[in-house]
Amino acid sequence: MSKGINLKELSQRLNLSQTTVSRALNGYPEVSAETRKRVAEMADTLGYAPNSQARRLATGRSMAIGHVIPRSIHEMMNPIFLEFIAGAGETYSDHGYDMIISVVEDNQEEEAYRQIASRKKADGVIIHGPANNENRHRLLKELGLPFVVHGRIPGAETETSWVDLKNQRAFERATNLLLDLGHSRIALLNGLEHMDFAHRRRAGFEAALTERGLSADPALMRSADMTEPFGCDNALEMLGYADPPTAFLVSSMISAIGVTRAAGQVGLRTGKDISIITHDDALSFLPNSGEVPIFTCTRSSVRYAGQKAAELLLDLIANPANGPTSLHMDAELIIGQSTGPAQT
Amino acid sequence: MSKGINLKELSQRLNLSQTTVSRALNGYPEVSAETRKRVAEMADTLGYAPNSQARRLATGRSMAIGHVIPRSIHEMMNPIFLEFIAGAGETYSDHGYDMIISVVEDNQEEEAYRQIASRKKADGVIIHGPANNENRHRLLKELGLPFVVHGRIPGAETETSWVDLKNQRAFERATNLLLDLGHSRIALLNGLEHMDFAHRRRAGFEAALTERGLSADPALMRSADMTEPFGCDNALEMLGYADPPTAFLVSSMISAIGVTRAAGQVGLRTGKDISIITHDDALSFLPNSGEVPIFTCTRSSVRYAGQKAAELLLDLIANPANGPTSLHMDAELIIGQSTGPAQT
DNA sequence: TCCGTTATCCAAACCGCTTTGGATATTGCT
DNA sequence: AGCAATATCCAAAGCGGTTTGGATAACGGA
Repeated sequence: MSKGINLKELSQRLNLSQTTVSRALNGYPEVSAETRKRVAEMADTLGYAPNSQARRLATGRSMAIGHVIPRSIHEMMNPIFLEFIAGAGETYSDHGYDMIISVVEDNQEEEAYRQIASRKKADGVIIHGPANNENRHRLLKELGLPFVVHGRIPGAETETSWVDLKNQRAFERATNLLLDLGHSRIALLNGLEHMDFAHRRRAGFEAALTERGLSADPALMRSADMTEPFGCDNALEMLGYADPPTAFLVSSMISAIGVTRAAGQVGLRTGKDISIITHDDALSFLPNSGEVPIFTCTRSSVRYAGQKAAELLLDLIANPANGPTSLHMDAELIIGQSTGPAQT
Repeated sequence: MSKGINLKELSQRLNLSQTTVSRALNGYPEVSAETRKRVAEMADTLGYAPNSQARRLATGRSMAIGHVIPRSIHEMMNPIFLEFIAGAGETYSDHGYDMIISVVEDNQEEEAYRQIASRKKADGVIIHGPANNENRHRLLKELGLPFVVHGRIPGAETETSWVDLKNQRAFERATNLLLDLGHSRIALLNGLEHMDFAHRRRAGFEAALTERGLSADPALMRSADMTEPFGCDNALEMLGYADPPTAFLVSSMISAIGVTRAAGQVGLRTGKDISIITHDDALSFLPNSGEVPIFTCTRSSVRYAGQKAAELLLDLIANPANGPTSLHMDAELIIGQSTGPAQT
């Protein structure tokens, strides 16, 4: 059973005031080295640990970061979200912060933020999955709640702090690689395009095509939650065309796996008869590494993004005066087994 | 900007004592209906919300549930873990609880629990991924921290609360199905067997074989983190045997996908030349549904498990006197496209 | 030796809410 | 009418820390 010793008892045992004990433990200078040592030892042997609620109340800081995720979070986001969370969580615990996650009804997201602010549940929040018509940042600004965006809010790049990768550039490079390999019928299996990242990826895809005087064929572009069947079903359909694509650019490993399944079903060899480039978030349960990875990919660790976003946020909380900062990461373009020259 | 109105100010505006206002808002009977209404309205228009830290300090309950996850959480658990968390999170927010997640250094797990207890960070915790030599439940008992296990702790089934599925039975049934289809060379691609769930699944697999006078071939059993390459690589190797397996029993959809990839590479048709049964946690980004699912599987929603585990825990916290309870769920055995009679 | 510093430590206020122990006004009964 | 029971409401005491505003003692320089 936890004895539950508190500051008062501890100070009595030491014949000291609560003030002194508190200061000794928190490293304030107005306490002698000897006393500090005595306090530390007694605290240790008695197993004293400050009650976090009390401390939070007294200091006014909740020492927690909130993440609110809508109940029906879009499917594809799931594993990516977790990986991000894991990264952010590491940073938090390194800095003594708690991570609190609120899973809320879809229409309750705003209310959740309001509660976090009014009940002082967290000192800041992270915005996940910014969309095209985003307004969470306005709400948070109004609430005076510091925040960092994972991704970018179109039109608010300079007034918000964010961590994002260069989605457009990544997909532009990937498309160029496919074009260089001689592919001209390239399919795009993208995430939901009202999400900012997907929107940018498509822009990159189209830009590369336009650059070469080509234009994207609407029949070869699909957009949805990036599940495995999404990849398989659409690839099957497209491969049945009279003029089928010879390459696929896919926004997620999960869907890319679906594409390979489709290819297998119709007897096409991935990397030979058909090429695939996927974005790789470096999810730990879906490794795509080794000398020659399974998939040629644009890769960027979302876990790292989580760490960095958390760092930016904690920094923002510690120095509210600092203006917004952001981290704009490049994705690596890595050659794997899933690409090869177009068959003619 | 959040005005940050508090109880004191609210009560002054109403010409009432804090006591009365507090009681009115919290539904205590010693306040007239009229007053209660007046208070509610004023609170609403002024946007009053109680400071959660203060409330927690005063009530002594932190209204939060802790989940501590080691930094290097085994790969396969990742997506499953998130789905569980999502389920639990729904229950928490329905009951006004917060979910706090601590991502800690592997050797800091015990310390994390101690801190949760001593600093009163949470009213209870969930134990994830119980292993064979488990002792977290002892620590938590010693700390007086209520908990529920996701899975079972061998030897502590009656003294702890837990939510688990009948892993052994599920895999025994799956194996029997394969045997009924005429397969006799069956491979088992399992999770890490020091994890309780994997241990039980293997037991079920072996029991079914033994029942028919067969015995498991060690060359056909593998155990590791359930990644996609784990499935592919091992399947490739086994399919190269002189006496290759004709069926695979796999502990995770992710690895099962790897097996199909391997099959494709060596020109075998899944469901015809080779059969696969996988366990399906019903992950949202890996749907295996439809009239005829891709994979024949043993299915059990881990999200549901999360909801239920959370319910048990909140119940345990509310009624500490109640003894341990548990939920032992059956997995469904669902026929999909990945199984067929053994080719002779 | 005297006095302004400096080093240590403490009493008490405060953070914002809940809850105990009344006080006061009504109501119900005899 | 007289009195116990009931309905309402309040002052004040926590909850367990942090922090302000001194008080006291030891120190250092003229």
